[in-house]
Amino acid sequence: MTVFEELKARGLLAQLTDEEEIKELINNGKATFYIGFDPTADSLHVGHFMALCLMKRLQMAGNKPIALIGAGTAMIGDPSGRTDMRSMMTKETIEHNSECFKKQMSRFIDFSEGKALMVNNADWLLNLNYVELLRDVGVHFSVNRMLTAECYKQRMERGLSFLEFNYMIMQSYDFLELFQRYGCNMQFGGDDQWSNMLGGTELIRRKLGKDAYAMTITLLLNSEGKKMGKTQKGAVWLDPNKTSPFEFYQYWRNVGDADVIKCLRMLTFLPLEQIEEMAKWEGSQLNKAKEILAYELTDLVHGEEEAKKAQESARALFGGGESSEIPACELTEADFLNGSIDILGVLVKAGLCASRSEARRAVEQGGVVVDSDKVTDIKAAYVPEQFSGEGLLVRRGKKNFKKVKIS
RNA sequence: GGAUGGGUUCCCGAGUGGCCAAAGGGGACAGACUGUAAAUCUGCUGCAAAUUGCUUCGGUGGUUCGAAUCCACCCCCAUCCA
Repeated sequence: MTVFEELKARGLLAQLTDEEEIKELINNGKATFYIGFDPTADSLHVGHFMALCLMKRLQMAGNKPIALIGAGTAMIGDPSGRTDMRSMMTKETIEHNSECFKKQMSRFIDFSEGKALMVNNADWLLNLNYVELLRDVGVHFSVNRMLTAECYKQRMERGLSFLEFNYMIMQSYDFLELFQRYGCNMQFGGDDQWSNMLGGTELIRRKLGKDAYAMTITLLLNSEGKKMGKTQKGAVWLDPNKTSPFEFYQYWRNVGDADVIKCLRMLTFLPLEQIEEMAKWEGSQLNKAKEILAYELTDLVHGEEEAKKAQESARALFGGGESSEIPACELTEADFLNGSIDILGVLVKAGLCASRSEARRAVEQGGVVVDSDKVTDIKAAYVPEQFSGEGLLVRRGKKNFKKVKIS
Protein backbone atom coordinates (compact mmCIF):
# COMPACT_ATOMS: atom_id res chain seq x y z
CA MET A 1 0.00 0.00 0.00
CA THR A 2 1.37 3.40 -0.89
CA VAL A 3 1.55 6.22 1.63
CA PHE A 4 -1.19 8.06 -0.12
CA GLU A 5 -3.50 5.07 -0.08
CA GLU A 6 -2.77 4.53 3.56
CA LEU A 7 -3.51 8.12 4.50
CA LYS A 8 -6.71 7.91 2.59
CA ALA A 9 -7.72 4.61 4.13
CA ARG A 10 -7.09 6.00 7.57
CA GLY A 11 -9.45 8.84 6.86
CA LEU A 12 -6.77 11.44 7.38
CA LEU A 13 -7.25 13.36 4.18
CA ALA A 14 -9.78 16.15 4.06
CA GLN A 15 -9.17 18.53 1.15
CA LEU A 16 -6.55 18.54 -1.56
CA THR A 17 -5.69 21.06 -4.21
CA ASP A 18 -4.70 18.43 -6.76
CA GLU A 19 -5.11 14.81 -5.81
CA GLU A 20 -3.22 13.23 -8.71
CA GLU A 21 -0.25 15.50 -8.43
CA ILE A 22 -0.01 15.16 -4.67
CA LYS A 23 -0.30 11.39 -4.85
CA GLU A 24 2.54 11.30 -7.35
CA LEU A 25 4.78 13.52 -5.26
CA ILE A 26 4.39 11.91 -1.87
CA ASN A 27 4.38 8.32 -3.07
CA ASN A 28 7.71 8.90 -4.72
CA GLY A 29 9.29 10.88 -1.92
CA LYS A 30 9.48 13.98 -4.02
CA ALA A 31 7.70 16.31 -1.69
CA THR A 32 9.25 18.87 0.56
CA PHE A 33 6.37 19.85 2.73
CA TYR A 34 5.73 22.02 5.71
CA ILE A 35 3.29 22.18 8.55
CA GLY A 36 3.06 25.27 10.68
CA PHE A 37 2.66 25.24 14.44
CA ASP A 38 1.83 28.50 16.15
CA PRO A 39 3.27 28.55 19.67
CA THR A 40 0.09 29.65 21.38
CA ALA A 41 0.67 27.50 24.47
CA ASP A 42 3.66 26.02 26.24
CA SER A 43 2.91 22.50 25.07
CA LEU A 44 1.72 20.72 21.98
CA HIS A 45 -1.66 19.03 22.08
CA VAL A 46 -3.46 16.22 20.33
CA GLY A 47 -4.18 18.24 17.21
CA HIS A 48 -0.48 18.88 16.80
CA PHE A 49 0.18 15.24 17.46
CA MET A 50 -1.85 14.25 14.42
CA ALA A 51 0.13 16.64 12.29
CA LEU A 52 3.39 15.29 13.64
CA CYS A 53 2.29 11.75 12.90
CA LEU A 54 1.50 12.76 9.37
CA MET A 55 4.97 14.25 9.09
CA LYS A 56 6.43 11.04 10.34
CA ARG A 57 4.50 8.89 7.90
CA LEU A 58 5.58 11.07 5.02
CA GLN A 59 9.14 11.22 6.23
CA MET A 60 9.22 7.42 6.33
CA ALA A 61 8.11 7.46 2.72
CA GLY A 62 11.12 9.54 1.81
CA ASN A 63 9.64 13.00 1.81
CA LYS A 64 11.27 15.91 3.53
CA PRO A 65 9.35 17.62 6.31
CA ILE A 66 9.77 21.16 7.46
CA ALA A 67 8.34 21.97 10.86
CA LEU A 68 7.56 25.63 10.94
CA ILE A 69 7.34 27.28 14.31
CA GLY A 70 5.05 30.22 13.92
CA ALA A 71 6.56 32.66 16.36
CA GLY A 72 5.90 35.38 13.80
CA THR A 73 2.32 34.41 12.98
CA ALA A 74 1.59 33.93 16.68
CA MET A 75 2.13 37.68 17.00
CA ILE A 76 -0.98 38.08 14.84
CA GLY A 77 -3.25 35.26 15.95
CA ASP A 78 -5.17 33.02 13.58
CA PRO A 79 -8.88 33.84 13.53
CA SER A 80 -9.77 30.54 11.81
CA GLY A 81 -12.34 28.54 13.68
CA ARG A 82 -12.58 31.08 16.44
CA THR A 83 -15.57 33.05 17.51
CA ASP A 84 -13.58 35.76 19.20
CA MET A 85 -10.13 37.23 19.11
CA ARG A 86 -7.29 35.47 20.81
CA SER A 87 -5.71 37.41 23.58
CA MET A 88 -2.48 38.91 22.38
CA MET A 89 0.64 37.24 23.60
CA THR A 90 3.82 38.97 24.57
CA LYS A 91 6.98 38.34 22.63
CA GLU A 92 8.50 36.67 25.67
CA THR A 93 5.65 34.19 26.01
CA ILE A 94 5.87 33.33 22.35
CA GLU A 95 9.59 32.74 22.60
CA HIS A 96 9.16 30.56 25.64
CA ASN A 97 6.42 28.55 23.95
CA SER A 98 8.53 28.14 20.84
CA GLU A 99 11.28 26.56 22.90
CA CYS A 100 8.80 24.15 24.46
CA PHE A 101 7.49 23.21 21.03
CA LYS A 102 10.95 22.57 19.70
CA LYS A 103 11.79 20.17 22.48
CA GLN A 104 8.60 18.19 22.11
CA MET A 105 8.82 17.97 18.35
CA SER A 106 12.25 16.47 18.27
CA ARG A 107 10.79 13.49 20.09
CA PHE A 108 8.63 12.65 17.12
CA ILE A 109 10.54 13.77 14.08
CA ASP A 110 14.06 12.87 13.14
CA PHE A 111 15.87 16.13 12.50
CA SER A 112 19.31 14.59 12.21
CA GLU A 113 21.43 14.91 9.08
CA GLY A 114 19.03 17.25 7.38
CA LYS A 115 16.28 14.63 7.21
CA ALA A 116 13.93 17.29 8.40
CA LEU A 117 14.11 21.00 9.03
CA MET A 118 12.82 23.17 11.77
CA VAL A 119 12.43 26.82 10.97
CA ASN A 120 10.83 29.83 12.58
CA ASN A 121 8.80 32.34 10.64
CA ALA A 122 9.74 35.08 13.06
CA ASP A 123 13.03 35.09 11.13
CA TRP A 124 11.41 36.57 8.07
CA LEU A 125 8.11 37.98 9.22
CA LEU A 126 9.21 40.28 11.98
CA ASN A 127 11.43 42.43 9.82
CA LEU A 128 9.08 42.95 6.95
CA ASN A 129 8.59 46.46 5.74
CA TYR A 130 4.95 47.36 5.67
CA VAL A 131 4.81 49.33 2.45
CA GLU A 132 7.07 46.93 0.61
CA LEU A 133 4.95 44.01 1.74
CA LEU A 134 1.80 45.73 0.60
CA ARG A 135 3.29 46.28 -2.85
CA ASP A 136 4.89 42.85 -3.17
CA VAL A 137 2.27 40.66 -1.65
CA GLY A 138 -0.78 42.78 -0.92
CA VAL A 139 -1.49 43.37 -4.62
CA HIS A 140 -2.11 39.68 -5.09
CA PHE A 141 -4.90 39.45 -2.58
CA SER A 142 -8.46 40.39 -3.33
CA VAL A 143 -10.26 41.61 -0.26
CA ASN A 144 -13.57 40.61 -1.79
CA ARG A 145 -12.40 37.06 -2.13
CA MET A 146 -10.76 36.93 1.26
CA LEU A 147 -14.01 37.96 2.86
CA THR A 148 -15.81 35.01 1.35
CA ALA A 149 -13.24 32.60 2.81
CA GLU A 150 -14.70 30.11 5.24
CA CYS A 151 -12.26 31.03 7.97
CA TYR A 152 -13.64 34.56 8.18
CA LYS A 153 -17.32 33.76 7.78
CA GLN A 154 -17.99 33.19 11.43
CA ARG A 155 -16.09 36.28 12.32
CA MET A 156 -18.00 38.47 9.92
CA GLU A 157 -20.87 38.24 12.37
CA ARG A 158 -18.99 38.86 15.55
CA GLY A 159 -16.26 41.14 14.43
CA LEU A 160 -12.83 40.70 12.97
CA SER A 161 -9.94 43.04 13.56
CA PHE A 162 -7.58 44.12 10.82
CA LEU A 163 -4.78 42.46 12.75
CA GLU A 164 -6.35 39.05 12.43
CA PHE A 165 -7.50 39.71 8.91
CA ASN A 166 -3.86 39.79 7.94
CA TYR A 167 -3.17 36.33 9.29
CA MET A 168 -3.94 34.72 5.95
CA ILE A 169 -1.47 36.98 4.25
CA MET A 170 1.25 36.12 6.72
CA GLN A 171 0.68 32.42 6.33
CA SER A 172 0.65 32.73 2.57
CA TYR A 173 3.89 34.64 2.73
CA ASP A 174 5.40 31.81 4.77
CA PHE A 175 4.64 29.33 2.05
CA LEU A 176 6.14 31.59 -0.58
CA GLU A 177 9.24 32.08 1.52
CA LEU A 178 9.69 28.35 2.16
CA PHE A 179 9.09 27.60 -1.50
CA GLN A 180 11.88 29.92 -2.46
CA ARG A 181 14.29 29.05 0.33
CA TYR A 182 13.90 25.31 0.49
CA GLY A 183 11.89 24.30 -2.55
CA CYS A 184 8.99 23.49 -0.29
CA ASN A 185 6.22 22.54 -2.68
CA MET A 186 3.52 21.38 -0.36
CA GLN A 187 1.76 22.48 2.78
CA PHE A 188 -0.29 20.39 5.16
CA GLY A 189 -2.40 21.48 8.05
CA GLY A 190 -5.64 21.09 9.91
CA ASP A 191 -8.80 21.39 7.87
CA ASP A 192 -9.54 24.76 9.46
CA GLN A 193 -6.41 26.01 7.74
CA TRP A 194 -7.69 25.36 4.23
CA SER A 195 -8.33 28.95 3.23
CA ASN A 196 -5.03 30.13 4.65
CA MET A 197 -3.23 27.40 2.75
CA LEU A 198 -4.94 28.20 -0.50
CA GLY A 199 -3.78 31.76 -0.01
CA GLY A 200 -0.23 30.43 -0.16
CA THR A 201 -0.59 28.31 -3.29
CA GLU A 202 -2.30 31.22 -5.03
CA LEU A 203 0.41 33.63 -4.01
CA ILE A 204 3.11 31.32 -5.32
CA ARG A 205 1.29 30.93 -8.59
CA ARG A 206 0.72 34.64 -9.02
CA LYS A 207 4.15 35.76 -7.97
CA LEU A 208 6.30 33.02 -9.41
CA GLY A 209 4.00 31.33 -11.87
CA LYS A 210 4.78 27.99 -10.22
CA ASP A 211 2.61 25.27 -8.77
CA ALA A 212 2.51 24.38 -5.12
CA TYR A 213 0.07 22.11 -3.37
CA ALA A 214 -1.94 22.03 -0.22
CA MET A 215 -3.66 19.25 1.65
CA THR A 216 -5.58 19.28 4.89
CA ILE A 217 -5.93 16.66 7.58
CA THR A 218 -9.38 15.75 8.79
CA LEU A 219 -10.14 17.34 12.12
CA LEU A 220 -10.58 14.71 14.77
CA LEU A 221 -14.19 15.06 15.81
CA ASN A 222 -16.14 12.78 18.08
CA SER A 223 -19.50 11.33 17.16
CA GLU A 224 -21.18 14.47 18.45
CA GLY A 225 -19.17 16.66 16.16
CA LYS A 226 -17.00 18.14 18.86
CA LYS A 227 -13.25 18.45 18.63
CA MET A 228 -11.50 15.63 20.40
CA GLY A 229 -8.56 16.16 22.66
CA LYS A 230 -10.33 18.72 24.77
CA THR A 231 -11.51 18.28 28.31
CA GLN A 232 -13.32 20.59 30.65
CA LYS A 233 -9.99 21.67 32.04
CA GLY A 234 -8.65 22.42 28.59
CA ALA A 235 -6.64 20.54 26.05
CA VAL A 236 -5.09 17.12 26.47
CA TRP A 237 -1.42 18.10 26.43
CA LEU A 238 1.57 16.11 25.34
CA ASP A 239 3.68 17.57 28.12
CA PRO A 240 3.62 15.06 31.00
CA ASN A 241 3.72 17.91 33.49
CA LYS A 242 0.52 19.36 32.12
CA THR A 243 -1.32 16.12 31.39
CA SER A 244 0.16 13.16 33.20
CA PRO A 245 0.65 9.93 31.25
CA PHE A 246 -2.06 8.40 33.43
CA GLU A 247 -4.55 11.17 32.62
CA PHE A 248 -3.55 10.96 28.99
CA TYR A 249 -4.15 7.23 29.00
CA GLN A 250 -7.49 7.67 30.71
CA TYR A 251 -8.65 10.22 28.19
CA TRP A 252 -8.35 7.68 25.40
CA ARG A 253 -9.54 4.79 27.52
CA ASN A 254 -12.77 6.74 27.94
CA VAL A 255 -13.62 7.69 24.37
CA GLY A 256 -17.11 6.81 23.23
CA ASP A 257 -17.84 3.50 21.52
CA ALA A 258 -18.58 5.32 18.30
CA ASP A 259 -15.16 6.93 18.21
CA VAL A 260 -12.66 4.19 19.08
CA ILE A 261 -12.10 2.78 15.64
CA LYS A 262 -11.81 6.20 14.07
CA CYS A 263 -9.21 7.15 16.66
CA LEU A 264 -7.27 3.97 16.10
CA ARG A 265 -7.24 4.58 12.39
CA MET A 266 -6.31 8.21 12.53
CA LEU A 267 -3.95 8.34 15.47
CA THR A 268 -2.10 5.07 15.76
CA PHE A 269 0.41 3.32 13.56
CA LEU A 270 -1.27 -0.07 13.98
CA PRO A 271 -1.74 -1.92 10.69
CA LEU A 272 -5.09 -1.23 9.09
CA GLU A 273 -5.94 -4.93 8.87
CA GLN A 274 -5.70 -5.21 12.62
CA ILE A 275 -7.93 -2.18 13.07
CA GLU A 276 -10.50 -3.55 10.66
CA GLU A 277 -10.57 -6.69 12.79
CA MET A 278 -11.39 -4.60 15.86
CA ALA A 279 -14.08 -2.76 13.95
CA LYS A 280 -16.07 -5.99 14.06
CA TRP A 281 -16.12 -6.03 17.83
CA GLU A 282 -19.27 -5.06 19.60
CA GLY A 283 -20.59 -3.98 22.96
CA SER A 284 -18.35 -4.37 25.94
CA GLN A 285 -15.76 -6.02 23.74
CA LEU A 286 -14.95 -2.54 22.53
CA ASN A 287 -13.38 -1.93 25.89
CA LYS A 288 -10.47 -3.97 24.66
CA ALA A 289 -10.13 -1.71 21.65
CA LYS A 290 -10.15 1.30 23.94
CA GLU A 291 -7.37 -0.20 25.99
CA ILE A 292 -5.33 -0.76 22.88
CA LEU A 293 -5.96 2.78 21.71
CA ALA A 294 -4.98 4.24 25.07
CA TYR A 295 -1.89 2.09 25.31
CA GLU A 296 -0.69 2.78 21.79
CA LEU A 297 -1.06 6.52 22.10
CA THR A 298 0.53 6.73 25.52
CA ASP A 299 3.38 4.68 24.14
CA LEU A 300 3.83 7.02 21.18
CA VAL A 301 3.72 10.15 23.27
CA HIS A 302 5.29 9.14 26.58
CA GLY A 303 7.17 5.96 25.77
CA GLU A 304 6.63 2.31 26.48
CA GLU A 305 7.46 2.42 30.16
CA GLU A 306 4.95 5.14 30.95
CA ALA A 307 2.33 3.42 28.84
CA LYS A 308 2.74 0.21 30.79
CA LYS A 309 2.57 2.00 34.09
CA ALA A 310 -0.55 3.87 33.10
CA GLN A 311 -2.19 0.71 31.91
CA GLU A 312 -1.36 -1.16 35.08
CA SER A 313 -2.65 1.62 37.26
CA ALA A 314 -5.85 1.85 35.30
CA ARG A 315 -6.43 -1.88 35.46
CA ALA A 316 -5.71 -1.96 39.15
CA LEU A 317 -7.94 0.97 40.00
CA PHE A 318 -10.88 -0.10 37.94
CA GLY A 319 -10.35 -3.77 38.48
CA GLY A 320 -10.22 -3.37 42.23
CA GLY A 321 -6.56 -4.19 42.79
CA GLU A 322 -3.71 -2.17 44.19
CA SER A 323 -1.15 -0.23 42.32
CA SER A 324 1.77 1.96 43.16
CA GLU A 325 1.50 4.05 40.04
CA ILE A 326 -1.49 6.07 41.08
CA PRO A 327 -0.95 9.81 41.09
CA ALA A 328 0.12 10.70 44.58
CA CYS A 329 0.32 13.79 46.69
CA GLU A 330 1.88 14.50 50.03
CA LEU A 331 0.55 16.33 53.02
CA THR A 332 2.82 18.26 55.32
CA GLU A 333 2.50 18.88 59.01
CA ALA A 334 1.18 22.34 58.33
CA ASP A 335 -1.90 20.77 56.78
CA PHE A 336 -2.92 19.35 60.11
CA LEU A 337 -4.66 21.80 62.35
CA ASN A 338 -4.80 20.70 65.95
CA GLY A 339 -3.37 17.37 64.91
CA SER A 340 -5.93 16.40 62.32
CA ILE A 341 -7.27 17.27 58.88
CA ASP A 342 -10.89 16.89 57.81
CA ILE A 343 -12.01 15.11 54.69
CA LEU A 344 -12.78 18.37 52.91
CA GLY A 345 -9.25 19.52 53.52
CA VAL A 346 -7.87 16.27 52.17
CA LEU A 347 -9.90 16.54 48.98
CA VAL A 348 -8.77 20.08 48.35
CA LYS A 349 -5.13 19.41 49.17
CA ALA A 350 -5.11 16.39 46.90
CA GLY A 351 -6.43 18.52 44.09
CA LEU A 352 -9.52 16.38 43.78
CA CYS A 353 -11.81 19.31 44.53
CA ALA A 354 -11.31 22.97 43.73
CA SER A 355 -12.82 24.31 46.92
CA ARG A 356 -14.10 23.14 50.25
CA SER A 357 -17.63 23.84 49.10
CA GLU A 358 -17.15 21.56 46.14
CA ALA A 359 -15.64 18.93 48.41
CA ARG A 360 -18.59 19.22 50.75
CA ARG A 361 -20.98 18.57 47.88
CA ALA A 362 -18.99 15.60 46.71
CA VAL A 363 -19.19 14.04 50.16
CA GLU A 364 -22.85 14.86 50.59
CA GLN A 365 -23.67 13.23 47.29
CA GLY A 366 -21.84 10.08 48.21
CA GLY A 367 -19.01 10.51 45.77
CA VAL A 368 -16.08 10.23 48.12
CA VAL A 369 -14.40 7.00 49.04
CA VAL A 370 -11.31 6.63 51.19
CA ASP A 371 -9.56 3.26 50.85
CA SER A 372 -12.77 1.36 50.15
CA ASP A 373 -15.03 3.09 52.64
CA LYS A 374 -17.58 5.60 51.53
CA VAL A 375 -17.30 8.84 53.46
CA THR A 376 -20.69 10.11 54.58
CA ASP A 377 -19.74 12.65 57.23
CA ILE A 378 -18.32 15.93 56.05
CA LYS A 379 -16.69 16.34 59.42
CA ALA A 380 -14.74 13.10 59.15
CA ALA A 381 -11.17 13.81 60.20
CA TYR A 382 -7.84 12.09 59.82
CA VAL A 383 -4.66 12.09 61.84
CA PRO A 384 -1.14 12.05 60.37
CA GLU A 385 -0.53 8.40 61.22
CA GLN A 386 -3.28 7.29 58.87
CA PHE A 387 -1.32 8.62 55.91
CA SER A 388 1.95 6.98 56.81
CA GLY A 389 3.38 4.13 54.81
CA GLU A 390 1.28 3.43 51.75
CA GLY A 391 -1.01 6.32 52.55
CA LEU A 392 -4.71 6.47 51.85
CA LEU A 393 -6.37 6.06 48.48
CA VAL A 394 -8.82 8.92 48.12
CA ARG A 395 -11.43 8.81 45.39
CA ARG A 396 -13.79 11.48 44.17
CA GLY A 397 -16.31 10.04 41.81
CA LYS A 398 -15.51 7.03 39.74
CA LYS A 399 -12.50 8.21 37.90
CA ASN A 400 -10.56 10.56 40.13
CA PHE A 401 -7.99 8.97 42.38
CA LYS A 402 -5.17 10.24 44.50
CA LYS A 403 -2.88 8.44 46.83
CA VAL A 404 -2.44 10.72 49.81
CA LYS A 405 0.67 10.27 51.89
CA ILE A 406 2.48 12.20 54.53
CA SER A 407 5.89 13.68 53.86
C1' G B 1 -17.46 61.27 14.67
C1' G B 2 -23.32 60.41 14.80
C1' A B 3 -27.70 57.13 15.70
C1' U B 4 -29.50 52.61 17.73
C1' G B 5 -29.15 48.09 20.45
C1' G B 6 -26.09 45.65 23.88
C1' G B 7 -22.16 43.91 28.12
C1' U B 8 -25.58 39.26 33.97
C1' U B 9 -22.43 33.40 37.03
C1' C B 10 -18.39 28.13 32.77
C1' C B 11 -21.67 29.27 28.09
C1' C B 12 -26.52 30.91 26.16
C1' G B 13 -30.10 33.80 28.42
C1' A B 14 -34.26 35.95 31.99
C1' G B 15 -34.29 39.70 35.55
C1' U B 16 -35.59 47.23 35.27
C1' G B 17 -35.45 49.23 43.57
C1' G B 18 -36.11 44.82 48.59
C1' C B 19 -39.29 38.29 47.74
C1' C B 20 -31.79 38.02 44.12
C1' A B 21 -26.33 34.08 45.03
C1' A B 22 -29.89 35.92 40.67
C1' A B 23 -35.49 32.03 36.45
C1' G B 24 -34.81 28.66 32.29
C1' G B 25 -31.59 25.86 29.08
C1' G B 26 -26.73 23.84 27.85
C1' G B 27 -22.26 22.16 29.85
C1' A B 28 -19.54 20.32 34.09
C1' C B 29 -19.65 17.47 38.50
C1' A B 30 -21.91 13.51 41.81
C1' G B 31 -25.47 9.29 42.40
C1' A B 32 -28.51 5.13 40.06
C1' C B 33 -28.29 1.86 35.76
C1' U B 34 -23.87 -0.03 32.86
C1' G B 35 -18.82 -1.95 30.12
C1' U B 36 -14.09 3.15 33.04
C1' A B 37 -19.08 3.72 26.70
C1' A B 38 -23.72 5.93 25.04
C1' A B 39 -28.75 6.88 26.32
C1' U B 40 -31.95 7.66 30.49
C1' C B 41 -33.41 9.16 35.50
C1' U B 42 -32.01 11.94 40.18
C1' G B 43 -29.15 15.46 42.64
C1' C B 44 -25.91 19.49 42.26
C1' U B 45 -23.44 23.84 40.11
C1' G B 46 -19.98 31.66 43.85
C1' C B 47 -16.91 31.29 48.52
C1' A B 48 -16.54 30.22 53.65
C1' A B 49 -15.79 29.15 60.59
C1' A B 50 -22.29 27.10 56.72
C1' U B 51 -30.14 27.30 59.41
C1' U B 52 -25.41 32.21 59.25
C1' G B 53 -21.77 35.47 56.98
C1' C B 54 -18.96 37.36 52.76
C1' U B 55 -18.03 38.55 47.55
C1' U B 56 -20.42 38.80 42.51
C1' C B 57 -24.34 41.14 37.23
C1' G B 58 -18.35 45.79 31.94
C1' G B 59 -15.48 49.91 35.23
C1' U B 60 -15.53 54.06 38.63
C1' G B 61 -18.21 57.26 41.51
C1' G B 62 -23.20 58.78 43.23
C1' U B 63 -28.67 58.56 44.87
C1' U B 64 -31.21 55.33 48.55
C1' C B 65 -32.54 52.42 54.87
C1' G B 66 -31.66 49.05 50.54
C1' A B 67 -28.88 48.81 43.63
C1' A B 68 -27.78 43.64 38.64
C1' U B 69 -32.00 47.15 38.49
C1' C B 70 -31.98 54.52 39.21
C1' C B 71 -28.18 58.77 37.98
C1' A B 72 -23.19 60.55 36.05
C1' C B 73 -18.81 59.66 33.65
C1' C B 74 -15.80 56.08 31.33
C1' C B 75 -14.45 51.30 28.75
C1' C B 76 -15.88 47.45 25.37
C1' C B 77 -19.08 44.96 21.41
C1' A B 78 -22.74 44.79 17.28
C1' U B 79 -25.67 47.24 13.41
C1' C B 80 -26.62 51.46 10.35
C1' C B 81 -24.81 56.43 8.79
C1' A B 82 -20.13 59.24 7.81
